[in-house]
Amino acid sequence: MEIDQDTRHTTTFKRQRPLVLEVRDELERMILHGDIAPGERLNEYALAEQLGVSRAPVREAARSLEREGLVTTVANEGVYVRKLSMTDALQLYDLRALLAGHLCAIVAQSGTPQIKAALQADVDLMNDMIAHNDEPSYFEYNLVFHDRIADAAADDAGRARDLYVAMGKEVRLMRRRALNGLPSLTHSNAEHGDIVAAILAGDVEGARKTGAHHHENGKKRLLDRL
Amino acid sequence: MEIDQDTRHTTTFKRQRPLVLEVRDELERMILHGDIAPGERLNEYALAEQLGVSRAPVREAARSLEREGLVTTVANEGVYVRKLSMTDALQLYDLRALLAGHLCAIVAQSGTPQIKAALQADVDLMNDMIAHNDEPSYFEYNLVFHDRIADAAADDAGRARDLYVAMGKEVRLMRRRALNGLPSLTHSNAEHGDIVAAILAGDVEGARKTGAHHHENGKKRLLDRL
DNA sequence: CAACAGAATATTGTTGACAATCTGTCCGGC
DNA sequence: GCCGGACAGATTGTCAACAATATTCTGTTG
Repeated sequence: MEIDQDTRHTTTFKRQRPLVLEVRDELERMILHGDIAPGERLNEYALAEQLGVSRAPVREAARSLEREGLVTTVANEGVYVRKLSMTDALQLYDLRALLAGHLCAIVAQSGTPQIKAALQADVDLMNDMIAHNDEPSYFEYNLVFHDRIADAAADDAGRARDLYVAMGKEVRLMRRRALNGLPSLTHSNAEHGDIVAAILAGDVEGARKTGAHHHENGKKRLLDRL
Repeated sequence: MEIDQDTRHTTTFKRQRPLVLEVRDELERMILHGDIAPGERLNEYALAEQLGVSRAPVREAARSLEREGLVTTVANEGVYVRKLSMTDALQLYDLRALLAGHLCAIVAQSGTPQIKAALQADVDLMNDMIAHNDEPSYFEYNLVFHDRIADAAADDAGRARDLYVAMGKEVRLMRRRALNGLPSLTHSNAEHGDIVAAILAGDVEGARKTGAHHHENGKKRLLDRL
């Protein structure tokens, strides 16, 4: 098969991996990358031909994407890239903030010293990046930081972590349209520091609160644009 | 088509409804009813023949069920009815409690007077049922009560509501194995009263706390059985 | 008798074709 | 000129057959 000449993954074959997974990943990439705009319909036949497979894997992949909230299906009509309404987006931020708080609380309660040290190191490193005005690195490392928290909580809240990650993708459906104002890096990392401080102190409710609050900033920036 | 002679639904046909939805509902019923035990594999061919359809709708329905967490898929091997480990179940209870608290908080914040009155009436009615030792009615109406809260919050947290409901189904995967000890009806409804009191008072955090706490009882009863 | 190799079987993965349904357009009547 | 129905094209829904993979059984060998 040939997923896409330009962007094919490193592991081109390896039949072990079912086609549907390849297709799923590729569709997800196309959606998140904006190749298929929100509200647009996914034409099974066209996609199947484009990807060089039959329609069945495409259909299955689409159903799989529905699980992540990236598409919605209408009977006898097709599947559409999910178009987040403003209310949907706001609710999504709320829910994601809730989950983030949950994850932070769990890490505060049962995180290993190794994890805690790593989190502190992350914050320090990001402070350095800010000092050097290295915005790109900061944004990239910001993801590492939040992933580390999520992964650290995975043992005690794997499902919550999965939801948190999936909703992160959903949020990206929104990003292009109303390009969010950039947060103040200093302020952002100060909040990271608050979260880590609470986690290090084993302050469960404090970690929940700061973790949730940090994620509510995206919502605030969205609201400011109305 | 003929889903199942004994249990077919009222609307036997009506081609508007895609076959996959019928199959999905039937599979869900079979799983929740215990016709297919947790850990058991869903044989596409056998199910297709049993339901009188081809394998394609069965496959799609199975993938759809994966979204709700009722089954898990293994490549080249098949889909299995999800078998909740003890840790999975405990995590599920935690997460569901978190969501329940969220929903209660939202109702406390923006519930209409009509909703609030209905909730109070529900609690009073359940008290009557307890007074008459009518356990079956209580358990049934208990669901109505919680659904009412979830639905009341749907406008402001539709996604959270959907997750809450879906996780309710997942919990049922567990019920048969370690049949939970029954809660004290009086104690249970007292907690309902606490939730409603907080909601009526517009006490957002109180509603969150009591709502979450009420849902943590299931987890406690599960832990007591270890 | 245990362990391994290989065949036989069962089951999922994938495909292309056909049926059902929806969407948009064109034509005729009012 | 506008509305409604019928027709045509496009698209999804379903199916049965074929291919690839996993599992089970069996016979042989050490």
